[in-house]
Amino acid sequence: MSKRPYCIGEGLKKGAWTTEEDKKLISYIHDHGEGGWRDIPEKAGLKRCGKSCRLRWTNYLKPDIKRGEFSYEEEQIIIMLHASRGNKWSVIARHLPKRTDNEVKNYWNTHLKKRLIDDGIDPVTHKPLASSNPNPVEPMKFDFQKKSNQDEHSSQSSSTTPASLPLSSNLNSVKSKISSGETQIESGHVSCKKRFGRSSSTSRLLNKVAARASSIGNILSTSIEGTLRSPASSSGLPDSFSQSYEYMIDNKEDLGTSIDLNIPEYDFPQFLEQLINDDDENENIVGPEQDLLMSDFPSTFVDEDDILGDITSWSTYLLDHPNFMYESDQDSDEKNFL
DNA sequence: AACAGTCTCAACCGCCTCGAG
DNA sequence: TCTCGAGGCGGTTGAGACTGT
Repeated sequence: MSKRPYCIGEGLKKGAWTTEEDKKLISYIHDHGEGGWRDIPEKAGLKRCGKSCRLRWTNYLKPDIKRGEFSYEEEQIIIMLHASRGNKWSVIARHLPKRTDNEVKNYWNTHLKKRLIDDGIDPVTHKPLASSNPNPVEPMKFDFQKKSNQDEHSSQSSSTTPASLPLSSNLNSVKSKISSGETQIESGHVSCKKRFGRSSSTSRLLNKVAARASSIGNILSTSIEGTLRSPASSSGLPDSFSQSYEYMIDNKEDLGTSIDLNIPEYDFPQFLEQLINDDDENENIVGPEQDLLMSDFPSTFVDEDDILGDITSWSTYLLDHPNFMYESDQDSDEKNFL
């Protein structure tokens, strides 16, 4: 073997990087490009291991890294993706242009996790905490605006307002199924233990749909009740996701400024229908007539790393099969979920 | 002003996967 | 086919900043 270890050596420096070291690393990568991290320290004149150089570059020095406060849209994306994917920081970071996995991870651990707990939501399962909410079906409120309000109105906290959004029966049935343990959420991953009496491929797809059902439940219950700002300014939000906002905004006045929306009734099927109608004008749409289960579903629609793009597809399925979560689990030996 | 407690986040640690040899 | 190192990733640490008393 000609390979040499790239992180072993005498007198390697650890700890915080100095400005001088940063300059050397930036200068070297500017001239020679990324890669070959094993050799970079020696060639750049740094007493660091290659791995340390790579981390310093990818997490801090890289020119296209966005730093500073996370926007509301970014926060919502993080929460939604965390609900469905768990601590997959690199996957989440891919949906947030110019954000690093390390930054997303830190932001989650220091800000979002605490706020979810404050609002009575388990940051691991994304379900209401049992101790704070005796009714597991009733969505808890996550107030996206609290952070900005805290400075100005520290004595006011809308999180004390009771959750006021009764979800439709369809969504409630899905959420209650999830809450009752028929789907199991482990370490933030939604893993549907309900076994469907179908072929392996369709079973996997159903479980994908189930996973998305839980995330849409979370995002809707939190987004509708929280304060949303116009999605038009958001960057990187897929169209279908933006449309869900637009629909809500079209139907609820002052959504962008109200904290407690107090929506008396929200018709989830109607929302999905609207979503589909909106999408009919676009390309690459799976219409209600298309059987998501039996077709060779294009892989682009079930890309696990692009779940936001799947909303149209699985919401269409939910509309057609509102009771899919109740389907028989007989005869299934399916073990490869998701 | 001094101290203690808390928070933040850059950096490190260690495990895993992939691919070169 | 096997070995092993590079690179990727998530978890954890700890120094410095911040806040409260």
